Amino acid sequence: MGKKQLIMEKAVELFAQQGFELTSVQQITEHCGISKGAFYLSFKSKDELIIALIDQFMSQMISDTDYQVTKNQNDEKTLYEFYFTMFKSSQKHSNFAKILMKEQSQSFNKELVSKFHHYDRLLEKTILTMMEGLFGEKIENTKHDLVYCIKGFISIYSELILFNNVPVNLEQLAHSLVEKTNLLATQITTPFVTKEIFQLKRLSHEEVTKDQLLEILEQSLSEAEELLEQESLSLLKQHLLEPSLSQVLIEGLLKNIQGYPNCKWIAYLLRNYFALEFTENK
Amino acid sequence: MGKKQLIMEKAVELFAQQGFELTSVQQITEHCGISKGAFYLSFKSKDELIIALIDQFMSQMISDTDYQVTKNQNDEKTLYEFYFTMFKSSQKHSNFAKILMKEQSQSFNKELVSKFHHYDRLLEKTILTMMEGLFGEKIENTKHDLVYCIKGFISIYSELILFNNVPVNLEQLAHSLVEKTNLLATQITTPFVTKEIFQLKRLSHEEVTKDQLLEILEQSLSEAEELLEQESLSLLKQHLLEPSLSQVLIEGLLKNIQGYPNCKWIAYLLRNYFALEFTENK
DNA sequence: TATAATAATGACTAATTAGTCAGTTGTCAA
DNA sequence: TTGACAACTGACTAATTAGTCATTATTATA
Repeated sequence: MGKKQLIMEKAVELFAQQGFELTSVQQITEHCGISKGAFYLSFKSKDELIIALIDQFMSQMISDTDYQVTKNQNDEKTLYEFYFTMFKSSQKHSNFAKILMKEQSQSFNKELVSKFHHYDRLLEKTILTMMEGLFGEKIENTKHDLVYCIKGFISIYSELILFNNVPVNLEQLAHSLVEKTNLLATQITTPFVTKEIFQLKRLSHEEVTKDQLLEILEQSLSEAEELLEQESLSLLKQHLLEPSLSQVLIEGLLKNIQGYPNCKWIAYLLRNYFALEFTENK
Repeated sequence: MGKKQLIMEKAVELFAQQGFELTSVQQITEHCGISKGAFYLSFKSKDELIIALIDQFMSQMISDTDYQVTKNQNDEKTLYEFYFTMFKSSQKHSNFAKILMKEQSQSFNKELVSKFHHYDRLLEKTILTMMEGLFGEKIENTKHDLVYCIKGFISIYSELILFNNVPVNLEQLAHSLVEKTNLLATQITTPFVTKEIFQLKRLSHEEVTKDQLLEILEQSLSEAEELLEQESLSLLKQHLLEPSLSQVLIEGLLKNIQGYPNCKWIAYLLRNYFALEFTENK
């Protein structure tokens, strides 16, 4: 076994027990029976190690699950396989899964946070595609909300089986969640997470690019029905392409459009975007 | 405002941003505009501060929620009030709620962990009582599972509103969750979390006392139908009261009973209990 | 104003940390 | 046997940490 692999395996054990911050490189090297110098031959830093761990395990977990979902042809077994594979995978890599639960929202290393969000987005995509395949048009308005319910189930039941010495029947767990998911998918009428919130959440973690904003603005513009709405959007578009208006005027334009339902989102995004620029220019 | 209160308020801000471990006492005192010594006049240690924070906020959140639930007379508004109060409370104390999400499963200070579990148990109790009041006998077999679904909802939607700059309509969120909860409560047929798992999970975090074991053992004994089952349980009870049998004999007795459905749990608990004793006596 | 009591300070200790690097060891081929 | 190269070591640095304590400042009381 390579040194790198040895370090990763031993480190996972310690991180699962004590967490990333509270585990020192010293401890890791002692646990491996190697010297401190040897560690730094394999990894440039402690951060590089945790990043490597996340990439190794997450890509495997996601691809395992995604494979199960895409190979199934949207029959009644798909949901079951999804849940079963998910929990089986987190049971197999239980130490890593523990790290994931512990560090997911706690880490403050920028690269780490973006890694987590990257894989979280992949998982959301898998779930969304699966649900679309299974229920089609019927869940058009509820599918994003359903993704959150499913994530909630996964999170709370994972915690239960990972951190409590409870003997678990994964088949039963998967069956139980399939029933719940079917119930919710076929009968929910008032979703909370809308398409807008879903996409907004995905954007709020990365820098929203000017191009993305323009795209969304164009869309709102094409849907605009009233003149005030159209002209305000048009002016905002010009200002986005080539800043020319004062902070106060922008604020007014945003107020103009934020009353229209189809402009709520772009108004919100633009306000964030310009506010950011403003403070940066100070 | 007292020094203690000042420190707590400022510390919450920093902990929410950076986490407990990554925030130094130095940083806290600078943020307060006081000296390091002054900090230690109010708190014996950094740990004492976080414990005080948890007690202050958690007791308030739990009692807010519990009050809403118990004052309502199990009408259709109860569930709505529960969810609304819950999210309102976590929005009001958003910095603390963030700390809670970040540190809950990550902390390794023993006292902290037991604090978290204490309040988690209180919340579970509130939810369980509420659901029993609302749905009564109909959810006898599913109620513990429902508690987990509800906790899952709370956890995932809290994360959404706390860590993403998404404008949120709490009324809508509460309504949406009421619908989901009603659906699940009235239609679930295959729960995963049984009464046993629920209680077992609650026990696994505290030291299981001999008295608790005896109580459960008595119950199993009273339900025992076959002779082998009865005698094995009886012998185990004697050994529990006054150890006399060897490790091997105990193992055999446990094997005798673990086949019976009503003994699965006590067998599991006893195995843990005796295994623990054994290793401790070495 | 003088005295006592309390509050607050910040330089200090001792411990721990991530990361470095001059030097040692092991392993091959010539 | 020699030399060259890579793998490895662990004492070291510089920074940071929680917590202490002799000293100083503030306030209340007589």
